[in-house]
Amino acid sequence: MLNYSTSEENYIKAIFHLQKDGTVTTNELAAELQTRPASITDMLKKLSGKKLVHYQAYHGFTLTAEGRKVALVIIRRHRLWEFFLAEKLKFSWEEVHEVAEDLEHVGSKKLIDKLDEFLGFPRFDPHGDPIPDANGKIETSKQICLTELPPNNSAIVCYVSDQSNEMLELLGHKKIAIGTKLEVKRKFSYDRSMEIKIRQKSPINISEQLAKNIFVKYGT
Amino acid sequence: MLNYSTSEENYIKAIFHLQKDGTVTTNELAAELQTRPASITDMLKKLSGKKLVHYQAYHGFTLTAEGRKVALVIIRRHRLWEFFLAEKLKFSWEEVHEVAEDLEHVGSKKLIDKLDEFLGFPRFDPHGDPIPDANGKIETSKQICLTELPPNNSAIVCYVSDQSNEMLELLGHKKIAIGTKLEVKRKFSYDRSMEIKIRQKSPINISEQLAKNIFVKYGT
DNA sequence: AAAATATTTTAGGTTTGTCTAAAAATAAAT
DNA sequence: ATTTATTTTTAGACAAACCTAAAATATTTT
Repeated sequence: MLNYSTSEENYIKAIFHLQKDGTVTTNELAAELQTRPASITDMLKKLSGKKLVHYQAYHGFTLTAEGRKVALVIIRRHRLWEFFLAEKLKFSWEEVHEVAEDLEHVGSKKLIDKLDEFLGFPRFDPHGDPIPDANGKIETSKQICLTELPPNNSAIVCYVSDQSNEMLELLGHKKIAIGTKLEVKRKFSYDRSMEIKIRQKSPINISEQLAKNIFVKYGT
Repeated sequence: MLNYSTSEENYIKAIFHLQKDGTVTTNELAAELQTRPASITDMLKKLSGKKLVHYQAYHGFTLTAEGRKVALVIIRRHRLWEFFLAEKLKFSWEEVHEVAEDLEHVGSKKLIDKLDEFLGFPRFDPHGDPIPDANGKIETSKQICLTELPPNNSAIVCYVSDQSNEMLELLGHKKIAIGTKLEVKRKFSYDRSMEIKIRQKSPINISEQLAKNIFVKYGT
């Protein structure tokens, strides 16, 4: 059960992280994995054959239920190792990620479950990201207003309180929708407007009035 | 520094373990690594090119000084993880080896040195094998008489007390020399003779008188 | 010392995961 | 609605690490 190559695991994990807003495109994934679009297509066909992704040529892809389960196992491994490195081996927060990238591909389930127990079943890794439990259950952090999100934190849009046509038109123009992942870059005290970044796009400005009506959840 | 593939690392480690008595042959290594002789030749050429092994076609191979250094790093990683698994995660002795086989290929030096520190700089793994320190120094266990070696334990011949021609003739016939790795299979209480196994060869019988004059060290 | 046997190497092929360059499909701009 | 630009896929190659089958070399037996 659950026997995938390091490459396959990295693809699955990357799709999981990117698919927060809708389907993932070939170029997006290529950028994320530092590889070429042609390689993405190759691997996607393979993962599609294994029923881990829904894939329709030219139209992007998303994980299947099975693919999501696999992704959560890998994320569990990654975050437990990060916790271990920071908590037990006294690595700094910035250092843990890189080493965990390697450790996460060691597949023994028993190893991970025993590590989890040894660490006292932690629920968040050193970056504050939730750690899935042995059944793949993951803590969903509660939603907060976008105005409360501190700079340099990223979150996912989960609710919009004002659903007037004018509001939706503005959101559409700014390409913000339920599921969009964004990051606050700066806040301007003068008018309480903020600059946010969506994906690889260049930063855009949001008025306080708009931000007040957008609700987000922490998450990757 | 020190960036070898998992395969290369496994070859280096296996050669290190086998070369305890003289040069290693293609077939021996193929048996050890559960692979085909042709694959051994392929990889040996590669390792030879990287100056990790001395290799002369048709005449076996041994590690270079550099190769030995690499081997000790890998063995250090392996045994520290074994110690961690047994001591901290409460794995049983029989279980640790398999998981450590995977963990040993995670290359971060900092990870291993911090793990070493976290574990309190242990000097032996759960099987009693010595753990090389950060400089590659490895504890050599003290020598004992072959008669004191318990059944199913393996050791390496390190000294022969009686060096008469008759003794050496007998040792030559039985293919026992300094550096030979052997394992005690059975001990017969009737005449205190013992059955020992050398490498993949079929077991041979040793009289008490002979065993009394052979000294060995625990080791792999 | 020649023949028989065992070991090792070479030659050529496969799979995995990557690449480049060209073709096909989609999206954007006129 | 064409043309232009972008994105995605196909086609064909390559390196790593393995394989089988055949040839070359060593070793053992007669």
